[in-house]
Amino acid sequence: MTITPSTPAGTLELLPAEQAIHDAMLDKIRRGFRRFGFPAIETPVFERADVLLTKTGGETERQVYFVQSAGSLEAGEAPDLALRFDLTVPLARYVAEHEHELVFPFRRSQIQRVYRGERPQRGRYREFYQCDIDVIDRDELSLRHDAEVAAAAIAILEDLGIGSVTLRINNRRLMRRLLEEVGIESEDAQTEVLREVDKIEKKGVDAVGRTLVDSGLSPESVGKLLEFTSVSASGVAAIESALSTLPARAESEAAEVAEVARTMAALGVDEDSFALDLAIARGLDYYTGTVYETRLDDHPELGSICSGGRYDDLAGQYTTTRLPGVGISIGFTRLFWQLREAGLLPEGSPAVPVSVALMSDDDLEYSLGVAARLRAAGIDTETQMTPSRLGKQLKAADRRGCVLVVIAGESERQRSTVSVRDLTRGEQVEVPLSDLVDHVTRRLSQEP
RNA sequence: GUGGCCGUAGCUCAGCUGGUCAGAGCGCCAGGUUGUGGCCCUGGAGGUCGGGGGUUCAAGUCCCCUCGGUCACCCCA
Repeated sequence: MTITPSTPAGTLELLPAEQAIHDAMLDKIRRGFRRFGFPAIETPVFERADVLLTKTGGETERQVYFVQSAGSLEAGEAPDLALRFDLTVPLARYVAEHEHELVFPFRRSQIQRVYRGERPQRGRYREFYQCDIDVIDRDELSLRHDAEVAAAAIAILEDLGIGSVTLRINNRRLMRRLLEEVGIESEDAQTEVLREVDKIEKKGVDAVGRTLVDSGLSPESVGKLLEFTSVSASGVAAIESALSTLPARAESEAAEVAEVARTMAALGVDEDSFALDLAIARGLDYYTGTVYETRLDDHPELGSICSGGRYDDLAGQYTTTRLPGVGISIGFTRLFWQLREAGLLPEGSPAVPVSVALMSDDDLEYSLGVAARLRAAGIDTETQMTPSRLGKQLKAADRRGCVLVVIAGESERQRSTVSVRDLTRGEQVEVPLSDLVDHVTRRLSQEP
C-alpha cells in the first residue's frame, strides 16, 4: 500500500538546479539588505495565538493556521499557537518585547516563510517567503526612512538581474484628503472607496467608477475622484508638478510625498525607477501614510512583486509606547514562481560544479584524494563512490548540472595527473595533479 | 469562505455518438560502446483511466457523491 506522493496544495518545492537559483537570489536580497544597513533577525514560525491575532479582524483569522499539540487536540482544547501569516505582526511583538534592549530607530531585515490558509491560486501560495525591511522609531519616525526603504528595495530588485523595476508611491493620508474633497468624510467610507480604487488597474477605471456610483456616491464625486486617481508622474520634477495641481486641503500631505521623492533621488535612485501613482491604495488598512507597490517594467503583467508602507503605530496592542514604522516586503515565492513561469529566471550557477569520477575500486584512494584537494581549495565537489562505465558517470554528472568531471583513473594515477572534462564544451585536458586546483578554478570562472 | 471548469503513464496529451481504447511523443532504465555524456538504433519498466457508488450485456466514455487540481471572487505577497 503506497500513498501517492504529493506536496500539499499551495506549497512550492524545487529540484536542486532551480533551488540553487532560488537560493542565490535570496542571498542577493540578504546581502542587499545588509548593504543598506538592515541587519537580519529571525522570529519563530509560530507565535502565541493571542499575540498573533490581537489586531486582526475576522478576515485575517480566517487565513490563519492554528498549531496544536496532539495532546491538547485529543483533550479538545482550543489551539493556543498559530503560524505567522506575515512578518510585520511578529516584528511588532519583537519590538515591543525587546523595546528596552533595542536601539532606535530600530532597523531590521527578515527573510522567512509565512503561512496563509487561503485557497491557493496561480502564483499564490499558502507557504511563501517574505523578505522584509522595516525601520521603527519611538514617537516620531523621520519621513526620510520612507525614502530609504524604497530605495533599498529598488536597488535590490534591480540587482536580481530580472530587468528594471518601477516602484510606485502614494500616500494614504493624501488620498483621504482627496476623498474629503469629493465629499467622502467618514473614515470607514474612505477605506471602502480606497479598496475599490486599488482595483482600477485590474478592472479598469470604468468598472470601478460604476461600482462606486452603484454604491451610492454621486457621479460628480466619482468623476472628480477618478480624475485624482489618474494622476501619475515619474521623476522628482514631474512628481512635484503633479502634486501642485491637487487641492489646497491636501497641501501638507502632498509636501510629504514630494519630500520622499526628493530624498529617494538624493539616495541615488534612478528617477525612472519610481513614480507617483494616486491609484495605488493598498488593501491593508494598517498603512497610514506612504504606500508602495512595485512591478517589473518589462513584465507588468506579473503584478506587484514588492509592496509596503508606513504605519503610525506598529505595536499599539503590545505597548503604550507609540512606535511608528515604515517597511517594505518582497513576496519572494510569488516573484520566483512568476519569473520561472515567464522563463525569466536568471542564469544559475550549478548546484555542485565539479564531479570526480571513479573508474575502479583500485582508484578510490586517488580519486578521493583529488576531491579532497579541490575541497581544500574551496571548490564544491561531489565524488562518485561506485565505479561504473565512464559514459554513465559523465551523463549523471551532466544531468546534475556539473560543469566539470575530473577523471582520476589508473592511467592518470600512474602519471600523477588527472583528466578534466568540460561538459559544456566537450573538451578534455590532462593536467598534472599540482595544476589541478588552478586549472579547475580557471575553468569555473570562465563564461560558458 | 463562495462560485465556474477540469481529472487517462514521471510530463504534455490522443482516445469520435458507451463495444480490441488502454495509446503517442517526451522523459526514465538497460544494451549497442568492459575509460568518454549530449546524436542515433534496439529493448524495457511504468497507468485499478483520481476514488466510491449507480445505469447497462458492456463505462476513461453516461449519472450521483467524494477527493484533487485550476480559474474567478473575497483578500493579498
